[in-house]
Amino acid sequence: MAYPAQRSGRGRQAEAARNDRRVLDAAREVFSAQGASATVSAIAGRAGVGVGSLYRRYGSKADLLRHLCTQAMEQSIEAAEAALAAPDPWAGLAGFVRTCVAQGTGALAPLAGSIETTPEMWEISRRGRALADRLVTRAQRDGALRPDVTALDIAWLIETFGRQGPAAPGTPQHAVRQRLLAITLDGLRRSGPDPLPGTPPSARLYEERWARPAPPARSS
Amino acid sequence: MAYPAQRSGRGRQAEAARNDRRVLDAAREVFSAQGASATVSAIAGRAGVGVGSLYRRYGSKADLLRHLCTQAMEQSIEAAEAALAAPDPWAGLAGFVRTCVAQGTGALAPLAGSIETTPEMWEISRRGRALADRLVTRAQRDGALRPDVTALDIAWLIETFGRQGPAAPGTPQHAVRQRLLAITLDGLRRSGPDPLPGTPPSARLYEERWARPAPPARSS
DNA sequence: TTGTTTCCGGAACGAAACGCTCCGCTACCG
DNA sequence: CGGTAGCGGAGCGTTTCGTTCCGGAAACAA
Repeated sequence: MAYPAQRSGRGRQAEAARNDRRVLDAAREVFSAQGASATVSAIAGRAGVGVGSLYRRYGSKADLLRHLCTQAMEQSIEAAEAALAAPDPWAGLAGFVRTCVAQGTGALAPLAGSIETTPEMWEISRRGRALADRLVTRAQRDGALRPDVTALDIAWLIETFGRQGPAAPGTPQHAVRQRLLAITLDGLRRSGPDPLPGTPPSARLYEERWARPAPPARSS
Repeated sequence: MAYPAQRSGRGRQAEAARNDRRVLDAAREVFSAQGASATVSAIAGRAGVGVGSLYRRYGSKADLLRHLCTQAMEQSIEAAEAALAAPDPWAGLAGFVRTCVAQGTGALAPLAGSIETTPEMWEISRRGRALADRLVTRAQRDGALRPDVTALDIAWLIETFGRQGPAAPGTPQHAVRQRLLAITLDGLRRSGPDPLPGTPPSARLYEERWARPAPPARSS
């Protein structure tokens, strides 16, 4: 079925651009809901597009995944920059976390384990973590964030909550997730009766997930 | 045909019983890490067992999944009963949550969407939720748990944290998860500066995940 | 209108992976 | 020392997947 009303842009090029966006959105939804093993036709179907149109823009499924991961990391960097620009350190940090979770950033991170990661992707990831570091220290200096958490704790938290895939604002799933997130954010504000158990996660441990969980691939 | 009555000892029957346990453990690890699409041979490999031995005990992959889901729910019921027996309501509830997360209960719940659920499974699930209800009200009456959360909030939380699969105690992953969980549990103890947003999740919404996400198939 | 170009949707294809069966073999039992 | 319960894993038939390719619809030019 074609699109009933072509409101913005005329001609085929406009439609192509629109389809491009649709594909990226659909891929994000489907991949983060079903994991990297989601099928190409499922994505095309969700986008309301034929598989041919998908392959005209991305040479392969892995290529699409790479675009997606990169885009997700860039979005989270934008969110971090916006958070740093906010006057109130706590509001900035909390907004950052909420945005990342809503976008499904965390659901996409594990997908990186199933594709060849380019050095460029590592660089973007590193930049993102540096920004998160600044966000965290700023909030702690302000006394709004409990002092025994680290930026990696926060990153892990975002991944934990985002793992259920993105949920569009307005859906019941989104509401529930924001509710649970609110509980956790309350837990972040000041120390509880006991200090946090264990030691903060190491950067090594965090990065390992990208290199490891590939084994469902071929042996070759 | 009943289970081998003799669980420990020497001889083939003992080995059979041991293998049975290994298979169940391996299946839990692999399914909750890779989802319902994990392959049978991956499970057998993880258990250190041939696929033949696996099929001698479970007629099919779906059969194994059903056993696994049922067992997980029963374990979480046991945990809830132990929690109710604890003298301190808060310690009981917190222990219950920690146990469920560590066991990976939450990672198994979504798998139920990919198999035919028997009425018996619904019944067990209902019993579990009733127990969780009592746990929550007891802790709230004691003033240890913020009054604006419901048992379904807690159930959803367990699923959110457990979704990364079970992590054996002692592993770094387990430590990190318990750390993040500690933050959230602090957030549960008393109300934050703002009340929780939205409305509590409805039982309907919670149960829907069991009926819906099965069709990675086409159409409709 | 008619002819040309552009790009879409999805049927079709070869390859790969899967669930499951089957069988030769080992290790225990009497 | 023959009998046998139970094992691991190769192999079978089927399904599914990523990718290609083409008939035709929509947009443009004349």
